Amino acid sequence: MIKQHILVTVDNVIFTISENQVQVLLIKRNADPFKWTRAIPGWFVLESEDCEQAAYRELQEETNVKNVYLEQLYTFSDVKRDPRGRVISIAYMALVARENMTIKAGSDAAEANFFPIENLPKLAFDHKKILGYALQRLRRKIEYTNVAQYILPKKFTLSELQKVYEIVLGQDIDVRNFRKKVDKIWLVKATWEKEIGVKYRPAKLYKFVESKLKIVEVL
Amino acid sequence: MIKQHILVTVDNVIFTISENQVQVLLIKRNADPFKWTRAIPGWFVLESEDCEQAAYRELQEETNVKNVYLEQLYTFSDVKRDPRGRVISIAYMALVARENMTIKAGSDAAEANFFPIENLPKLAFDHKKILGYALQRLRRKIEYTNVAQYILPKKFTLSELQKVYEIVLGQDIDVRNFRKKVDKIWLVKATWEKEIGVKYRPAKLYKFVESKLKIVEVL
DNA sequence: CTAATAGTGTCTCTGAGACACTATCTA
DNA sequence: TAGATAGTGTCTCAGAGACACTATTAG
Repeated sequence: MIKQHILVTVDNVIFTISENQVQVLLIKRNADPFKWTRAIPGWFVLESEDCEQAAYRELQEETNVKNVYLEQLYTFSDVKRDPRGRVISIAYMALVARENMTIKAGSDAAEANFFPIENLPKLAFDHKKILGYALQRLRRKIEYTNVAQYILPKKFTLSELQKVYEIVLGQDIDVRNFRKKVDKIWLVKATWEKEIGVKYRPAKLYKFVESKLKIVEVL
Repeated sequence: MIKQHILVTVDNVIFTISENQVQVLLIKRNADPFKWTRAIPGWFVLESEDCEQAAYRELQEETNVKNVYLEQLYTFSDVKRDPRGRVISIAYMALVARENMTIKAGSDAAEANFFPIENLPKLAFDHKKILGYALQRLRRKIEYTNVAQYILPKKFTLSELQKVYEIVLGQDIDVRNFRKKVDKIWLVKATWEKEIGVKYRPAKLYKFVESKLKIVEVL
């Protein structure tokens, strides 16, 4: 065998939508390097777990989350990406409904908060690059799959579904064309319930019929 | 810092087309584990290089190749994927024109050969899984980008271009529809040359105008 | 002139996108 | 009844796919 000293981490780009914006979870680091700087949550992979397990474990450390979508993004391995030495990072992207999640600060963090992607603080390491990559993946993926369901609550209105697309893609979509597509392609079903507590005409609530990730032409 | 003993390798799935088949380069391992078993070429990442550099270096070790397309595929990290211990592998996919390449056996290999993907030998480690993943990526990518150019010689006939699609996708394509698409979307230009040495009507030779990878609707 | 591949145009159907009004609820 | 959002149908245009014959070359 060979002598090699490379450390392996995972980093989780955790997206959600709230306040009509795509938001990403960032921690404030409580240790050097980049002490007090914001960063994507991540940690070293244990020898007894694969990277995906590590990503889930890390996810549980920062959030209390159920029903999350997790996907491996890319492996970042620039020689100088970490001042402590040679560290590569396998980046994951997670999508969660805001309501399915509470935040706590993990062991490496002074605090953890969501930030709208339009207004990000300075980030540690190469995390800006990782985040850019994740956002690009999210935008592509939402166009040809039904991942959007992971960002929505179990029951949702079609307006909410549409809003997710408009927010992620950053452009308005015609209501009628959108609904035509949803009718044809998505596995959604109207429930008999309606929105409550709104001060206008309440919308029908829908639910997803299948929760599997499907490759579909959405827009 | 943390104590962690994980080794990091890169593995290259090198595709080409010859004899009307998609072929992949496999080595015969000359050392344990899996001695004499076929495997995707790969090696440990050096501490002084990032993974992409490692993949290129490895590529040069097995082949003499110019003008290759290389793309990171996925990182495989099953705890038990390597009997020697904890080893993760960042897999890359390479596409090369057969004419741009000669094969040599690298230091870890008794021999190196191309195998048609329809007829593969038993593979070491989790390389079957990696190969399956690569093939899937190739099929998707060829549909919405112009990567096909990397598999073709500098000058090629439209029939050859079409053949690449038919072989990779495993289905026939209508000649006229294919050419309409190529006209509209691709950056190809007819040269004034024609095929020589064929015993039938020689086809015009075309070349790619731009060599950048573009996202295009191809089929 | 035969064998073999190159090369070309039209029609149909489906899906994407533009577009505006009525319905229903709350307060 | 005013304010606010939900919800619905049609037309046009572009692109996808089905389809068959003529052109050119070597031998």
